[in-house]
Amino acid sequence: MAKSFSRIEDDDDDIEDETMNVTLDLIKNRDDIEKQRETIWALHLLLADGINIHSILGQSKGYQQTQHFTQQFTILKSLNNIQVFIKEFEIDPELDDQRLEEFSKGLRDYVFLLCYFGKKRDTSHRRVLEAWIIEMRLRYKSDEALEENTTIDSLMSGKLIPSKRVRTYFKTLYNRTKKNWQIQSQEEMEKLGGVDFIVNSLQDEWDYFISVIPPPSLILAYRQRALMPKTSFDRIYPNNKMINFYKKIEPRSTIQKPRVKWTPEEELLLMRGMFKYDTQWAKIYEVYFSSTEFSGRTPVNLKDKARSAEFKANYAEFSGSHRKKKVVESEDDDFDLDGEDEDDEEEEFHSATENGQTGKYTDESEFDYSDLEKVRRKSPKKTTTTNNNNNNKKQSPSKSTTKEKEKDKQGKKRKEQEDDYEEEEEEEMEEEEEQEEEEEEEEEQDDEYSSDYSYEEEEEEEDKEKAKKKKGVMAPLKKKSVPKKPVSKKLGAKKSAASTTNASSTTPSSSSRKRDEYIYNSDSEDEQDEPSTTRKKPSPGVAKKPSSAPPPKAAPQKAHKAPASVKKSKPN
DNA sequence: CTCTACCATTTGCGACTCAC
DNA sequence: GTGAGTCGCAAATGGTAGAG
Repeated sequence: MAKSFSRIEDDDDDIEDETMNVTLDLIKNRDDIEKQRETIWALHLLLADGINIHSILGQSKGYQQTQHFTQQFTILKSLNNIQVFIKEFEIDPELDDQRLEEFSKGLRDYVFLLCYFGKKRDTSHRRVLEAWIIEMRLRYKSDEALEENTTIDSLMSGKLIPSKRVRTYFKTLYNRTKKNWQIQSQEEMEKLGGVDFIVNSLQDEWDYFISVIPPPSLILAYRQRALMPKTSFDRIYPNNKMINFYKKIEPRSTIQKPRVKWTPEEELLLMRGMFKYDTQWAKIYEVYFSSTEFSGRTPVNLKDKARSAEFKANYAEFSGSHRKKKVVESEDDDFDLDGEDEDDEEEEFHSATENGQTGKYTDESEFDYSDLEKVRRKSPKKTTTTNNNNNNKKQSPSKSTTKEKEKDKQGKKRKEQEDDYEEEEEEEMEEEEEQEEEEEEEEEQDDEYSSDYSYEEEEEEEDKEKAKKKKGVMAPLKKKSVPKKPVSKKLGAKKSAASTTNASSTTPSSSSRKRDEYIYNSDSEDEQDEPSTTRKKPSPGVAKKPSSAPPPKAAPQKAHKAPASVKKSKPN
């Protein structure tokens, strides 16, 4: 995804500079670059005419659509520099294009840099990489025009760990890109200034990067919302007049359809559907809601309803532990550093559903209204208006829980709930086991690999006995007795965690808010030392070396990072 | 003000095509 | 066969606004 400038001819030469259009197009392949460079020259002419860059860019749709404001900044800066250069040295672009070319290198590099990315999917990942590339260039190319602390780090100081999948994909993208770069001549490579860092960067550096770079969601947030205090933006770009970093929030364009409350019947069906099809909303819809009776609902509605944390959590807790586990998984995702065992866990989850129902029901049809009531009762009702005759909508405790996380209360509630369901003896058993699991799990966390389970499970008992006979010391074997209740248990164990997690981050809005908070808090917490060093130290240390030589920066950062990554990869 | 149904946008993933 | 680039669809996520 590269940008270039092309001039859109106006009818006459009566080109009122102020209304000139400049578009930013995507470069789809390498061949286009030359063509785009030509357009850059055309742009030079405009610049030489003293055209108002701000007014040009301000009207450029492509420019406005440029996803990341650092890109905008880069473009703007390049243009500015060129214009100043032209002006200062009284260059005639048509006669002295050698010098001009030299000076506009930055702009072309920028164009060049981005040309290797496809334009369709996975834009956010690409965006992350782009941001990183730009940062690297800024950092290692010693650009005096920038404030000392003008780095991606300083702009997006949040530290949030992308999910494993994102990272994996991201790494793939990176490698692919790197490969492409390597194909280029050394000359070209040098032109890129700073990119050599990417090409030559060490694994550790890469690991550091992917662990610190803000995930797509954060970047998205920056783009969509003014999460970053405006003041800091102003501080960084004090003279900015044009870059509108804050997206204007447009009012909803469509008329909202009338709100339809969920009836108990619908909730019950949804519950059944979730039991049977989990989060396959389309399937659930097809099976349970496609009849005319519920024609008002859509798969998206089902999903939204199910997203209601209480519904999900309670359902999960009530029907089977594995559900809950999934909920937890997704929530932890962002903060899960290692992510190494994610897949395994997923497998566990699936096998749990497939093999033996870990829940209390083996058939979704076993749900009935009483169950629904139970599910509802599970969530503490907020003393609400008494008019809730038919739908005692589980008033979400989100408020109180989110804010205060009253664990005590929850504990009480749990007890009450347990009382309620004492009839079902199994549950108690399960819970006991779960507790055991919880304890054991902590010990085990390192080596919880589902792959082992199947074997161990079968042989375990025998081994145990043998082991005991031979060496009671065999600690490892003892531990293995834990995985005994492998799949379902483990999942179950997470149940409790899930309930707390869910309770605390229930309402979508609140959860998102929380997330944001976390992002910024994290910066101030553990990130503080890191970035602070990173920002203040490295960039100076590095920036001071105009050389494009691979960064010394990695060292300090690595120091921080290494332990973390090591910690995570340890399990092997 | 809170809850939550509804809306908008992004992300994940499998399927497909095409070039090598 | 393999890898890259696309695309379609469904799920996930972030956000808005009506109702009480």
